[in-house]
Amino acid sequence: MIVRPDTKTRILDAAEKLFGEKGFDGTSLRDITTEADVNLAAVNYHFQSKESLIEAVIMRSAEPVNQKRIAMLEAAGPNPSIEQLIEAFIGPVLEQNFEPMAPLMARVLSSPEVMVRVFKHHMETLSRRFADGIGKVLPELSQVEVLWRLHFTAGAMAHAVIRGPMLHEVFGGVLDFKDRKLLIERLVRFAAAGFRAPEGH
Amino acid sequence: MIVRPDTKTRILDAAEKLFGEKGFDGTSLRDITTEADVNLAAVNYHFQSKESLIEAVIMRSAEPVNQKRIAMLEAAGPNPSIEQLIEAFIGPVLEQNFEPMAPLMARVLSSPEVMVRVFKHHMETLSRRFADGIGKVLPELSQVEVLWRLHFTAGAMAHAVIRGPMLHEVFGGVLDFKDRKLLIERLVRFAAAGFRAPEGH
DNA sequence: GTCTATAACGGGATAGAC
DNA sequence: GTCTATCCCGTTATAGAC
Repeated sequence: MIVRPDTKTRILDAAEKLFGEKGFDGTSLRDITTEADVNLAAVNYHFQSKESLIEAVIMRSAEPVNQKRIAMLEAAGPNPSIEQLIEAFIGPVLEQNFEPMAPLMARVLSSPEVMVRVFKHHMETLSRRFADGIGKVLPELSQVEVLWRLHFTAGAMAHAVIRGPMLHEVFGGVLDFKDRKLLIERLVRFAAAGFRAPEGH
Repeated sequence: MIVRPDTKTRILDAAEKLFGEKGFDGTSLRDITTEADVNLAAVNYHFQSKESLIEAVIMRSAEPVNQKRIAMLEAAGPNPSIEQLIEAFIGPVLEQNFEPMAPLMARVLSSPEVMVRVFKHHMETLSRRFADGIGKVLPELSQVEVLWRLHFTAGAMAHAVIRGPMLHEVFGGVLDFKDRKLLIERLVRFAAAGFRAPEGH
């Protein structure tokens, strides 16, 4: 028998559904609390604001993706190629069906304070682990350079995720972000070459 | 003698000032209309919403930067290096003092519809011109590949602009985004190597 | 501590008169 | 093009039920 989830979870579920369907601005807290069958004030009790609510929705959905990134990193073994490491870093993200979530992610990540929070919570360990792995493969690079290049890669990935639909539309289908395997291949190739570039003076 | 600018310009000026000082959420339309000495409804008459207002502010401030990008592209002459082209593409953006504007830009760019509009207006020609230039230097790459790599580069650049302050904070000053010359150098080196990578099958 | 009910306030948006 | 009046929504506060 199906148990009714608790209030907090019901709010999260309703928010995820409605934000995905009608967007952030298109969804009122009153919509969410009606759908979740809870009181309006419950949102502000469990989460502090509408902004924090969507942050929580994103955080929840990011968990399994990041677990997969770590799993792929470990599966690459002790002597991975730079391509394997980059694919572990970007593959699980780009494989997702991110179309409904992309605008929401973009919105959440647009607040610097939120970003710091998300980053601290989810990505600090992640980027350090990947930076370590890459540092071992490319020992001639300084740690700082590895970190910067990893973030260049993350930026290119985020751009593809968030702006993919837009690029597809603007360039009349020439840039097909829907073929994820090909997109991952392109980005891996680009970033791997970038990582292998010699460090300047 | 100084002429008083028209209503639309006064709103834009006031918005630019106040958004920069107090942020987007921290600035009410009533603040702006008071500062600009216009009626509240004038904002919605000239612009359609608060969101579109900041879009207009960003658009106005982006103009000179994009002119400089084109100027540098042309100054590189008929036989530029790939490094020169990339520097023309990213340099003028990264040289800016973007700290106060970064959160605002991030917010504007987080809406897909707005992004399409901004892109159509400002960046479509720009990215086609740069793609053409790069295509001539690297004729073995397909047009699609050049476009993707250009957007990977744009993503890395945007990431550095928007998340720079955050990375600086999270990594305890290790990633210094304030040394713009060095940052530009790093990104040029990374992207140039990425562009030179052979295209897969 | 968890949640509901309700009221009130500030701010973005809009319709319609001028 | 300008201005008033009004509406809706996010948010906060409060009181109280369980």
